[in-house]
Amino acid sequence: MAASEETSAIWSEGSEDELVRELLDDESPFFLLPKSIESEPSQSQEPLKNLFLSTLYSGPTIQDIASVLSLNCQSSDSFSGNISQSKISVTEKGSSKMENKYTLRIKSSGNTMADDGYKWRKYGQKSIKNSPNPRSYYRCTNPRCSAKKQVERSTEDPDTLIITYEGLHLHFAYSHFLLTRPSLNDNTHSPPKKPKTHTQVAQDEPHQVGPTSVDPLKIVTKHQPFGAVIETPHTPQTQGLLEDVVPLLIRNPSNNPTSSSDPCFSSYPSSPPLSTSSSSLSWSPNSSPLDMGMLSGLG
DNA sequence: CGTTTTTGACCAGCGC
DNA sequence: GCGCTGGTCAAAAACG
Repeated sequence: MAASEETSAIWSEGSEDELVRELLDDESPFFLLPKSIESEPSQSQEPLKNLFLSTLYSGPTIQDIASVLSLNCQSSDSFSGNISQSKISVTEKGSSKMENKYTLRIKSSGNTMADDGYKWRKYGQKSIKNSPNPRSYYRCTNPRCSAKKQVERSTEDPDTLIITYEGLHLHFAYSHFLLTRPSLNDNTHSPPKKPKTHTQVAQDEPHQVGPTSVDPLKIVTKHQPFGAVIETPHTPQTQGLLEDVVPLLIRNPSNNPTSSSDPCFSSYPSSPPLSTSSSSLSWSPNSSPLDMGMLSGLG
C-alpha cells in the first residue's frame, strides 16, 4: 500500500547512487580526503575518488573494516579505562553476491554493551526458529540512509551478540577506508563546511564514540575458517552496537540536543539509559557516529 | 505531549 | 498449492 509508497519514496530519495554522489561531492564535509594525502606531491584526488568509489561499490572488505576499527580504537584512549572485556568479530557475508551484509559478533563479558552511537529505530522483533532468543530489527533514523541492522543473541553464548548490518550507511566510515593511517584521520575532521542541504550527514565524525565496551577486537572472515583474525590492541570505543537483544538494552544516547561533545553514550549495565533520541525524521547532526555502523554494505 | 518501543498482523519467498 | 519462516508495517502502549 499507500503507506509503503510514501516510505519507499523517502528511501528512494536517498538511493545509494545519490548517496555516493553526495559523499563524493567536494562540498560534502563528510567526504573529506585526507589532507595529508591531498597535499602530497602530485596526488590528484581522482585516484582517490576512484578508490573510494570502488570500495563503496564493491563493499568494504574485512580488512577495510579492520582498518577502520583500528583507527577508531586508537583514536580514543581516553576511554580505555572504563571498558570491560568484550570481543568483536566481523563476518563478511555474501561477498559473492550483491548482498553486502556484514555480521558483527560481539562478545561482551558480563553486562557490557556496545553502542554504535548511531540512531536506530526499532521496527520489529521476531522470535527465530531454533533459537530461544528473539531478533530485533532496526533501521537508521537518518531519512536519507537506508541502513538496517538486525541484532540477536547467540544461541550458544548468551554473551555474544550477533549484529548484521545491511545497506549503505553513509554516516561515517567510508571516508576512512581511504585512510589507512590513523594519523591522517586527525585532519579529516577539521572544518566541516556546510554543504547545501545535507546538514544531517555532515558532521558524522567517527570520533567520540561511546565507551561502549570492547576490548579485544577480533575480526573474522567467514570465508576463512576462523582464520584471519585481526586483533587490535586496545579498543575502547566500541563500535559494536549491541543493543537490545540484551535485556538491558540500551540505545544510543545520542540525543544531545545541542552538545556534540558528549561522548558518551554510555551504556552501563546499571543504568538503563534509554535514548531520547529525537524525532525520527530529523537527523541530528550531532549524533555521534560510531564506528561500525558503516559496515553496512551497499547494494 | 512527543517520541520510541512493543507486538500481532500482514506479506513475500522458499521448500515440499 | 500449502505451510513455514523471516522481514516489515502500523496501531497501541510505554516512557521521558
